[in-house]
Amino acid sequence: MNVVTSIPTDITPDGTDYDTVRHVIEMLTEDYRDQPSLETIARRLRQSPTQLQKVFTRWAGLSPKAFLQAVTLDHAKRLLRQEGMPLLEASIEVGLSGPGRLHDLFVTHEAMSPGEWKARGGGLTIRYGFHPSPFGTALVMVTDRGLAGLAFADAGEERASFEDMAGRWPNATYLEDSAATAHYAARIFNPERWCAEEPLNIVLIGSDFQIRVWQALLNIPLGKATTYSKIAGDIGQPTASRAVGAAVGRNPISFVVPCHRALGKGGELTGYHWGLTRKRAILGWEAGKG
DNA sequence: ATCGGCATTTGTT
DNA sequence: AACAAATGCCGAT
Repeated sequence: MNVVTSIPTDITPDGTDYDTVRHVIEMLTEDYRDQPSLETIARRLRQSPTQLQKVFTRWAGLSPKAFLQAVTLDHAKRLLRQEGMPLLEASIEVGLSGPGRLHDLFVTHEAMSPGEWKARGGGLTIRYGFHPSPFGTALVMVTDRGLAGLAFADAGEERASFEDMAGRWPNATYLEDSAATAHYAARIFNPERWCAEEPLNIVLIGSDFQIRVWQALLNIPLGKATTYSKIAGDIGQPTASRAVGAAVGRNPISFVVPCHRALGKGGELTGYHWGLTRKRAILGWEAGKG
């Protein structure tokens, strides 16, 4: 399997900014006890505070101060507090495909059970490509029906990321084709290109349970969050919160299916398949878009 | 730190 | 194919 190693860096300036942001988040959460000041952090990164300031505002649309505030537990709790409508309408049936106002990046989704996938999947081709994103390198996977996978990788981890994704659909044929995936990446990570007129087509491939959970995630608007237990309740299995967590963790189209907006009941960021730091980064970034 | 709960996966017969 | 065991972005004690 050929995994490209050269990733273009000139599509979006955010691509390189993320590296800085990631380090800041890591420092902040690792030494949260002694609350390192912005100056301390800047010094440790061998950058001037002004430079850091610039990177943040460019990356998040948020001052460092506002950004820092956005990745705290407090903020997470605030996201949870806003009571929303149920995440899943009772009328939505498993496997039903349809349009909808899902996410703020509008998407239409099509669900495919493993059975359908198998029937069709043996001969199906998945085209993939690596692209810079505000959250590190993104691995985009598409079928002729639409976006099927979105993963992340820190520098040097592209291969592992690819294996992780490819392992989910072992029977597919994989073709490196970043020309085919580039416009997906460009659109997904640019809020200015999110519009209802041309929703993004995505293909959800998973068990009934997983698809119900992922549909619930799609209904969480930008700037809000929910909990695993609430999702469990909304899909009619109030005691299955842990199973919900597992399903959320298997979400193949991260970011687009906003699994980062699922938090623990107390607002903790419990976990993220592509790393907790990234979950914080995405939530912080979104705080600047709301 | 532990344990109940539950979908899925992985390892055994 | 059936079953047991392990695992995971939970949640409560």
